[in-house]
Amino acid sequence: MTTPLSATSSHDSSHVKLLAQAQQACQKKGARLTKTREQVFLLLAKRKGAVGAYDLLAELKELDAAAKPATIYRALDFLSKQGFVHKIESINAFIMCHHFGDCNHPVQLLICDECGHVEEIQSNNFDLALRSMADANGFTISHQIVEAHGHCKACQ
Amino acid sequence: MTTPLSATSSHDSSHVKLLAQAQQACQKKGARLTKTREQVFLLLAKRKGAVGAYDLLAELKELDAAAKPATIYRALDFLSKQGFVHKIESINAFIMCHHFGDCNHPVQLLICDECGHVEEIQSNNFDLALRSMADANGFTISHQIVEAHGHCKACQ
DNA sequence: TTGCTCAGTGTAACATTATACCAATACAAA
DNA sequence: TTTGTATTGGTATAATGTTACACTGAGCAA
Repeated sequence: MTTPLSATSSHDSSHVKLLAQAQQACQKKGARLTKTREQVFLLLAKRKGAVGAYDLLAELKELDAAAKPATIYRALDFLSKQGFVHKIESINAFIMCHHFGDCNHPVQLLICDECGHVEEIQSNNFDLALRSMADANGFTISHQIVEAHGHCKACQ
Repeated sequence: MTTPLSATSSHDSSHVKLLAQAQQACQKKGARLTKTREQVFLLLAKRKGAVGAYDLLAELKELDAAAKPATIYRALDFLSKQGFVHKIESINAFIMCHHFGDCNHPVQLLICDECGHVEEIQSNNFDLALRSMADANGFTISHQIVEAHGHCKACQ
């Protein structure tokens, strides 16, 4: 919160900062962060937690009445490929990644079944353990999904 | 098939053995392995790899023309709860578990995106690593999903 | 046996999630 | 400008999963 004078936009700065990061990352890679993609990015950035594609679509429709399922899925595809967003396979939902920019990192998610909170953690050790396990089976990992369900600190 | 003279049933015995295990496990727990559940169990046991609910339904319909989506999902629910079957969240498919009976173990899956083969591995170390990571976040895990995509030994 | 209860089932409808297809458009490189 | 590629628009539909409700049938107690 760096805007002491404005009460209404008190937390917008973090979205703007995230967006700036994303724009920079796209420019580096020659990826096109188009208007729709940017809108979806911001909607996700404003969300505290995970959101389903169709809920997101409903929000997007307020900005662009013509939006259709394909619109949102295309945007989510793009944002996922850039590493800005993660898909949570076990609940068919999407969440903004707050670590993007530096790497295409593997991710571990802790999903609270009580309050819906999703915590993103990132353990290289864990990643290594999984890879070595795969190695032992002659398997090469290209993408990993690690999602733990349970109860978060606040919901014990 | 209890016909030792028939070459076509050479590998049926393993299904029968699996089924016997399942029946025993159910009896212990007072769970009812009804006809439909048993049919679905056997269909899954015969499959080498993972199968979608609707593909499975199509197979089941050959045995029971009245089968409907609810039929298959109920059976899969039951079999999952008993630990006989795992759902693969990242591809919406189901696979027979070959380690059931002893425990309600956590599972790690290696999914080949080339040939579709799914390898089930089971590492307690891995489970512990995940749990300790969750602990550090004050999170209690009730169910975990670990699915690695890539290429298997044969598809390198 | 009779009647009670409850898990399991039959059936239809519905809800959610995701993609295919093809034409139109915008953008960047030559 | 021309050409090729990426992106979008729009429609339809595929694929996956759930709910509601009435009914059946097995187990059990009186």
